[in-house]
Amino acid sequence: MQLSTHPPAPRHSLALSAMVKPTREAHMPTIKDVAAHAGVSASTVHYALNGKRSISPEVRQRVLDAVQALNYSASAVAQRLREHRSYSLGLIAPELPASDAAMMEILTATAATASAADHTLGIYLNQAPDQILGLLRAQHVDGVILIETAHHDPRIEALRHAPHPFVLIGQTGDMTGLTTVDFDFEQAFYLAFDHLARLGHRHLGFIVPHGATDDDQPQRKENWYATLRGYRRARQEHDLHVELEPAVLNIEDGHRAALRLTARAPRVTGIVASGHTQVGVLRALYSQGRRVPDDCSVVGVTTAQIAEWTIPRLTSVDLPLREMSVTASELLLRKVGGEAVTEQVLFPAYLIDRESTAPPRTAQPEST
Amino acid sequence: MQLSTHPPAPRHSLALSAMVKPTREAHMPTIKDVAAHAGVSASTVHYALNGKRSISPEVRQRVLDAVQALNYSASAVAQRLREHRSYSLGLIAPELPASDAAMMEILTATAATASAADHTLGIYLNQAPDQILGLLRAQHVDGVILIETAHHDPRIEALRHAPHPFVLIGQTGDMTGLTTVDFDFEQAFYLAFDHLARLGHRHLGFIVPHGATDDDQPQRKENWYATLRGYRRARQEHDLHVELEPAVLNIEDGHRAALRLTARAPRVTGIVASGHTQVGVLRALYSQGRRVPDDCSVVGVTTAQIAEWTIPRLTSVDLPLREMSVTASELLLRKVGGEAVTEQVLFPAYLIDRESTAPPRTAQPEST
DNA sequence: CTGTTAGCGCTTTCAG
DNA sequence: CTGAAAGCGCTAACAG
Repeated sequence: MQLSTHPPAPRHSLALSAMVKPTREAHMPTIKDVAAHAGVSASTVHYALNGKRSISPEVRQRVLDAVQALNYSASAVAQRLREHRSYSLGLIAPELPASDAAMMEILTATAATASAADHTLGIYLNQAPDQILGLLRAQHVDGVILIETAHHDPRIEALRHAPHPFVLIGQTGDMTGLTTVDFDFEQAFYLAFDHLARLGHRHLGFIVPHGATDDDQPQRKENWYATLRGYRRARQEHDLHVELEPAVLNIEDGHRAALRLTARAPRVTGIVASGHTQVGVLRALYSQGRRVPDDCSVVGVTTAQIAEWTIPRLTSVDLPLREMSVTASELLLRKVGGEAVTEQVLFPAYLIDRESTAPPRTAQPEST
Repeated sequence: MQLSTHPPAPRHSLALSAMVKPTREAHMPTIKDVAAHAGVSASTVHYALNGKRSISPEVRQRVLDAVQALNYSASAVAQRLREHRSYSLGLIAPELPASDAAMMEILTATAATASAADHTLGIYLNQAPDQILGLLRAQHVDGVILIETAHHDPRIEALRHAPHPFVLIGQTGDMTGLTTVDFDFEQAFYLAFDHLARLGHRHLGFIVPHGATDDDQPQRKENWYATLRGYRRARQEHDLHVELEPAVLNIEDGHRAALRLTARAPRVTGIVASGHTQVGVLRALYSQGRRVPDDCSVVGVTTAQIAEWTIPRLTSVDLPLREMSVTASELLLRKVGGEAVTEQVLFPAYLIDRESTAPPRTAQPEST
């Protein structure tokens, strides 16, 4: 699976790889070792360390000294066995995340939230539904967060009737009984088109997720439905002419789609694009010598991070991925804690006006 | 810690959060349950499931059926207790990774490698040295990979004399006895300057990591030394005039640094930049109306992914982060497996000629 | 070919 | 205030 960016990488190895005998670990000190060292019983050590019953200050000090001396730390594994919990959460992600920046926001926010609640975050890429179930059943993790969910998602169907806690970032076809955190994509796309319409644009282009308009697409993302609803609502309300151009949501395909779009529909004065496609759109316009926003406006639906990177900075409906991830993690933590949570949280959309939109040219010359 | 991208996010919650009594988990089936169901002993179940001794086909089938019926999966926690291993690795990263794209490459490659060896990857952000030791001592993880290492790195010093396996992606001041995987930054920066020199450039700009030239900087990254060596070697060899401009390695600071540089040294016809700063450099040149590479060449030292994104695509020395991460994970897996590995791997640098470099307007190429 | 048993390190009754 | 002992679920050594 390891992709190569280079010729076969003849790594220069200053190899000292001493192939010594498999060292059997000098084993870690246990609670018994501490007890022996302090001249008390194991349970006394235990209670001294987490004060669930009173200990004479003198004994307590001896225990603490022994802990210090032996560098003792209670084995998390043994604790977990006893408590029937692994104190870890799983983040289930596709092997190739749609966007690095988005994935990183989700990841760091989730890891920080889990960590603050003394849980470990494990990441699992590209797991089949029964592998996910296996993770849960073997108590590798107490619960999972699923991202990039589809309308018909076999992972969700596998989990739906199992007794394990999980939460979705995203939505799916049948939401009954699920705990989900999502973003109001309908409003997001409505706002994107609405913004351009209010600036006076009438002929727009829309880089639409590939497969979104294809009813037979089984794998399609649930949010694509909302995407289309938002776009249609704005189109109708403002009487817009919109040219659709499908693209996989990455830079390269956004680039190609924008080239097709501008070739086919030269009257377009504004483009709406999401994911990472905006970067491709901007590149296409640049290569044609069209300035943004003077010759063409662009609106994105993407993370603030991406929007701030581009030249010019992108007017966009920013995805609040950190907040969504924190919320999802907190919900999951409550569920693994035994609480019966069934909450469906929807984060609202706001448009952030940056540098990539302007009113269309008043007179549209035929030639450039 | 949760950063806000939006106004206070009044999330619309279709709340059904039934605050029911903390449900005590209907406990998972154990090996005993399976044994009872199949009418055999626990050890028979165990051996039937991992064939370490022969079982009559008839009994074996009964066991398999029972497993099926009860949906049994051996508890990873109990196994781990017995084997004194957690079968998980930790990736220790700074809270704010220097680059999303780079971090994602490291992360996905590491997770995939760990996963292929039946290990879990836990990610730990922003851990203090003794927290890392705690992780290891409590057997949350069997070993760790450290990234973004510094010349004087307290994390490394803490681990150096502890008995726990770890590997570095990067280097540090005292490398004796450590297992490390790194990239030849000296050669990388040499090649970047060398490339521009051979194209005929004489006046160059260098967006240098902030703190790299400051001898008192305690936190400085080890690779900055190599960076400076490579740059100096090229400067001397080709008799270059180089203007240094320090920047934190992100887009915004790269942008500011490039503006300062071009204001101060208008004769510069080529710029070398690393991390994410190139994106800022390109933005600065764009805003000044200078075309790349016609008016100014730019060379990066960055991941292929970033280099392919920019407009124009960036000539760069690409960091082979996937391969480095796979190598680091494999070394760590060998170490946690008990092997006495002390290997220091250095990946070589190659320049990839994309679209952002050309000979300067005035001069002709150097003859070498 | 199969069953019994001890024990991993910790927590928590139950006794004193 | 402290100790002894049982048991979480699994594995492997030790009987048959």
